[in-house]
Amino acid sequence: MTMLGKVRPVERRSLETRATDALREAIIGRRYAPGDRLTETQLSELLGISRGTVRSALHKLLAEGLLAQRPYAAWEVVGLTRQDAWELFTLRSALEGLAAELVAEGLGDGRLAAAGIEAAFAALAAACDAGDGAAADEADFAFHKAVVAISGHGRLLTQYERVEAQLRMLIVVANEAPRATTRLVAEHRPLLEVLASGDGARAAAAFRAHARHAGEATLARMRVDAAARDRL
Amino acid sequence: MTMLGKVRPVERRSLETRATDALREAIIGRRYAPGDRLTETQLSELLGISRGTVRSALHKLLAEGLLAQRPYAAWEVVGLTRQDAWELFTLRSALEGLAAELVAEGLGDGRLAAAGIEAAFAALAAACDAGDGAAADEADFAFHKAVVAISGHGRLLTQYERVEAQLRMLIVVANEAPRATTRLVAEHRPLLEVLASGDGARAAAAFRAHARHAGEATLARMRVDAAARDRL
DNA sequence: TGATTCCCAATTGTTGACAATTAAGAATCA
DNA sequence: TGATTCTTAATTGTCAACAATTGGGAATCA
Repeated sequence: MTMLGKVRPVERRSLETRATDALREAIIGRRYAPGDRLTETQLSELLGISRGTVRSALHKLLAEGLLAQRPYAAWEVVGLTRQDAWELFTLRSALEGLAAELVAEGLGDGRLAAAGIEAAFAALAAACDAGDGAAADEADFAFHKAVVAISGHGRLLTQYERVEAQLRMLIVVANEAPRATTRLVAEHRPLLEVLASGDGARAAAAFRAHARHAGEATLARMRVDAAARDRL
Repeated sequence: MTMLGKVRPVERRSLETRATDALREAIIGRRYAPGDRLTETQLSELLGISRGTVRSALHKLLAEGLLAQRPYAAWEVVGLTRQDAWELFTLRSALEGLAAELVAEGLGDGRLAAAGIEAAFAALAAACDAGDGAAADEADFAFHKAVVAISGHGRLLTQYERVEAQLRMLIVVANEAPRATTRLVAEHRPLLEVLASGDGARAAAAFRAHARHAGEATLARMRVDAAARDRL
């Protein structure tokens, strides 16, 4: 008699880990807005765990750059300025450049790597064809992350995920308009090709340029939005 | 009557912050070796603070990549493999490339930036002239960090500091031989010049190449050391 | 009335006790 | 004897109480 499939593994992650994930998801999912204040007591009641455990989770999110701490006063969701946006886009550009270089040079299991990334690109194209802006944005994130993940560089992935989490907050702050989906595909297809070319330097340059371009577009939009607000 | 200078500000950092710094310094300073096990109770007695506060500090160092955690079993100082070394050097290359690009393009207060970096280079040259290998290594770290710090990119500096901390552990693991000090200066002078040239792309390429070169040298040394150990 | 001091509620910082888990050795059983 | 199951000491995970700090409003005073 085999037991395989009869039971599921129980949830082994610590309460702290689960609390961290729940809070991160809530912040990135905009259920808390930038500037919102989080109190340890309130969260401990909400999550049904002790204050100490909540506190530990908050510290983790502080390290991830999603929260700010004012000693003895408050935890609050970070509000991202244009300087922050600039930092995030330039940093993403550098990290993705490295990832692309590594993948192009075949350090990520060669053909297998290409297959995974091609799947991500296909998902992006499908979302664009369907005209689903939200799904396309999500597939956009997924495509870039897939490249980083397949690079086989653990620390790169960790740092990239940190940047990505903050970028997700930013994109909504900037109130991104649904982009022309055809352009989204057109901008990504060359990236796929340059990865397959095996030319690391060229791949790095292409990804850096792509990220910088996307960043400048969002920054411009933020400036327009800010100007509109000032005019109110 | 002025009170200026009569009293010093009291130490305002929390116990947790001070404990974190003390532990980080002890780990980077090799007072704990890679693989060493740290227990919360022992540290709380040593530091004279409660276990909860120690625990908080340990979590911070976990996020910084200096410690590893085995749930319910142990905290231990990370042991860096050659894969880790490769990750650290490639990551440093990407981060410094971005920093150099920003500095060269004058986003770091223009002339003032150059002044600060020139001072760091002068300190490096002085240490090399004096034939002080340890001081030269320290000045080497300081030079590169100065470039990052002056780039005006907060997140870049944070991530770079995380890489640097782990690199410091690695360098000692690799048991780095005192390099020819003249070569150290010769390798850095061009970096200084390319920063002053104002050509961001060229500066980025030069710093990336420099970091990659230094990384490959250390990796080669690690392979030699490992082979020597196997032969015992 | 204007500035200063005092007080208090809210919140985070710190602590020690208790619970859960691990790992290794002793005891048990085929 | 070999594998399996208990036992137990050590260690981390979680909790609730207490201390320290902050910010703002009330009370005080010139």
